[in-house]
Amino acid sequence: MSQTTTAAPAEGSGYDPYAIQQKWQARWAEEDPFRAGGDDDTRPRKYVLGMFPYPSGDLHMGHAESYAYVDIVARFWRHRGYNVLNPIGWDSFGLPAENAAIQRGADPREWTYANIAQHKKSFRDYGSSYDWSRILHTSDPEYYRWNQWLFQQLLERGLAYRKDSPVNWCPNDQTVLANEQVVDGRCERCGHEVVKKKLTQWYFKITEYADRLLDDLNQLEGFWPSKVIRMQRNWIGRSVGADIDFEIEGHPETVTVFSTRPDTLHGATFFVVAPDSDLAAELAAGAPAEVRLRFQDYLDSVGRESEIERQSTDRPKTGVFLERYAINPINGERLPIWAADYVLADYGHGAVMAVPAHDQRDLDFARAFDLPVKVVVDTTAPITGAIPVIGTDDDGVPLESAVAELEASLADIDPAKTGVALTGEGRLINSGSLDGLSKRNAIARIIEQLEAAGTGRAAKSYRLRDWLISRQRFWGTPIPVVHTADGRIVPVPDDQLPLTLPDAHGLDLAPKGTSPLGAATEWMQTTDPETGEPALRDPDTMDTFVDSSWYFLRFLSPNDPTRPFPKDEAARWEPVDYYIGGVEHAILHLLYARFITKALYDMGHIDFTEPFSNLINQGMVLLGGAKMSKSKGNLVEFASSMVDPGADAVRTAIAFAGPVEDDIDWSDVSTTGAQKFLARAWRVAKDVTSDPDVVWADGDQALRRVTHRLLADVPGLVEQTKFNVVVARLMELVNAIRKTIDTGAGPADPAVREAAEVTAMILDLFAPHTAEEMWQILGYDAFVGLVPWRSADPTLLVEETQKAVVQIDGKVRATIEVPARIGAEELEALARADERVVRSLAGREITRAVVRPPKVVSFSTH
RNA sequence: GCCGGUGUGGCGGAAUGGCAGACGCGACCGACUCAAACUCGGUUGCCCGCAAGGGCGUGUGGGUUCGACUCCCACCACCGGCACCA
Repeated sequence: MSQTTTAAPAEGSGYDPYAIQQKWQARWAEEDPFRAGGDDDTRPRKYVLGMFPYPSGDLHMGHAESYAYVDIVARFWRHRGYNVLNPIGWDSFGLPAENAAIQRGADPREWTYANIAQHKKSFRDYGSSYDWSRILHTSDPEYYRWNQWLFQQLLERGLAYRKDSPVNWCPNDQTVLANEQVVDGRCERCGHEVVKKKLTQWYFKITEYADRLLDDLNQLEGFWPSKVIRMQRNWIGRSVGADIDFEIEGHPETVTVFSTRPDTLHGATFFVVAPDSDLAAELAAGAPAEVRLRFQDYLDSVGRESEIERQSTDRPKTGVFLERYAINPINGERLPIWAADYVLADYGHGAVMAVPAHDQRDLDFARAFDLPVKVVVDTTAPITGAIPVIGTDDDGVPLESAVAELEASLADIDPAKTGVALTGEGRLINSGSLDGLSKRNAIARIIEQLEAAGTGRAAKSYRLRDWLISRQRFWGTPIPVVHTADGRIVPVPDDQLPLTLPDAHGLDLAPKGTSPLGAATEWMQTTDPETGEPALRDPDTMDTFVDSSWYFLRFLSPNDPTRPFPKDEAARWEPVDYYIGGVEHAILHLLYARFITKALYDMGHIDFTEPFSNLINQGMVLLGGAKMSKSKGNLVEFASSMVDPGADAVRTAIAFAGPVEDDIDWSDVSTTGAQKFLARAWRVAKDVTSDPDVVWADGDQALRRVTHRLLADVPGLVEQTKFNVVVARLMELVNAIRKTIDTGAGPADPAVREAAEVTAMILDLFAPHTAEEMWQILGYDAFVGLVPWRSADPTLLVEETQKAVVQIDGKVRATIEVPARIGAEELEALARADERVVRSLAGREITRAVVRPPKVVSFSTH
């Protein structure tokens, strides 16, 4: 087929993986046996999906690992009698194609589709059992036309909107980044430091789904890796507390702040606004000229800081006093208002009430600027015992005396002196009617009080931000709206979709801060669909995570030009039963796909709310302990890895290397060991001398037991993704067959044939070419990949005798062969009589015997 | 700082509370060979012992149990997520 599939035959063994691969790949290509069944197929269904690849350069060993697992799962369910959908596609929009195009002066299309062609060949060479009739590429207009449909669906429901706000900006890629694409203050893509920039951009309102995205994670418990669930919970970051309204002197509207500790409201001593918020600008505008200048200076210096500088811990607190005052709604106290960058414009309401005694950040600021600290929670007070009920003192001590008693110790931990805020549990003090209450009760009480006064209410806040989807780049889905001369934004009518990208030739794709599409004059010029007046297109393109947020639906009808996906088919196939890919997508992609699924559900397009029933995350493939990367020069390419050992050996070696979720070091992976095993398995099939019509039951019982034990155990092991154990067990079976042929019942024994056939069937999960070859050698027609699972004979799973262990004082002193159905008394008698037991006891008396037939007898002598 | 995970031979790793180290890699010994490769057979946790056998052993220290890699507590080391998120 090609040079890259050349596999060196293990010399002398006669096993020639290269010839076998060529032969079976040709037959698969010709007969397409892994196409998913249609409506007439009555088998139950399983949708098995690997996260689709991004076509940057060649595939590497991370892909080899991921798609080996995908194929194991897909092949397994076919053997189990399911109609399996296992499609493949390409996430083919995005920056690397554009950057490669800039470097080479080529069209991103050419680079992208050339890489895809290479990927397809690699997957064919790998023997992956895809339904090749359902290929999709997100950069095809036939695909992104439905991205545009999705955008308009969201726009119609107010879930897509434009806003002017500080965004993450990568100065290197010259484009904005979603919050999720900023890692440690750096661009996820290129590693350049990210800065904040104020821009008008398109957003998807994922925050409207924050509660459901968080709460529905409970349904996934046990089906998704707990690590991913935890990461998503962290990312959404729900905080519960209260919104509190503050009057501002000389300011018409009240300003709301969010706090998780409304119980400490009496301890607020100042008020802080984010310097880059609109509120800060408004307040500064109403301040004396000198304050305005200081504020402007401060704002400029904040703007110059990179995200890395801003996020560094132990950074001294900075800020400016705005000479304005907020009024504490609970006690009327005047709180000086400061602008400080430790308060973030885009979290909560961009303003906080500062309670330095009970918040470390507020305390650090108060100490830096010499602001008062007022303790309102006595963290030395006992809060043990029953949870105190509001308004009572549960240990019966009069409150005043209790407080007086503790004053001495409280003085020792005065935050103003120690610099350590009192954030723990305690009893309220200096807080009027809240005094004596526990933190929890005080929170409940103050929310009641604020609600009664109309100055506050219970509230939640999230770390999650809305999803910024505009990108100032060429190689993405054009945003299907028109900007009219009078400033309206009109969606491109459905019958004018797809709005396709213009030809890249003649366009300057180099990053310059604005979208290259803006310079495509002809393309930009359009008319207002409503009035016919001249208008402009939107020059930005969509984040490629939009493309991947729903592609699992498009696989149901990738070639249908009339709709994004058929609802009835979605009901039959979705949600995806097994979704397999790297943990690097634990937040971004999976969160976005979950969000879009819920949005589509709300719109009535689908009838499920979670896209992926089971998630399997494989670990990374390392080399010499380091992450593989092109820049480090330690990248093992997928295609070249198959050259010597052959595809089957690579797949088997990966499956055997260790647990799916653990990292694999490629230097620990033995493809030659795997190849030796495959050659052994193949030779065993060659050695079988009986005909297919032999009666298995007449065969060697010991070998049959091994075979049927394996048939019984493998399904559970595969469902627990213990693929390495399945390979090990299969090796044991091959070893047992070898032994039976060479030194036991011989090659004509029916059990040898039976075991060889089972080996071929199970080996299909890992080494499909070799398995097909074995199946043919054993006298059957193709394809072993479609053979129904042989069920285990239960009578062969029950052993007649068993080894029982005899422990004396916790140490194993003897093992005795006993009937499997032995009774306790009989077993104990046998154990007591055993000469090794007698010798070990050396006359000591047995004081206690625990007997667990048929496995264990445990004697104690003291 | 908050949340979580992991720790088993020279290496990758097995093990519903019941013989720790399955299976493999590597290493060593042997058969085949003029020789090697391939293949096949054997040995391989550490220590003492010619052997029979014995002692020790799953990061450390405690605990529960007839019995703990497995359950509980504390600690150590490494890894991951979040982090000026009010």
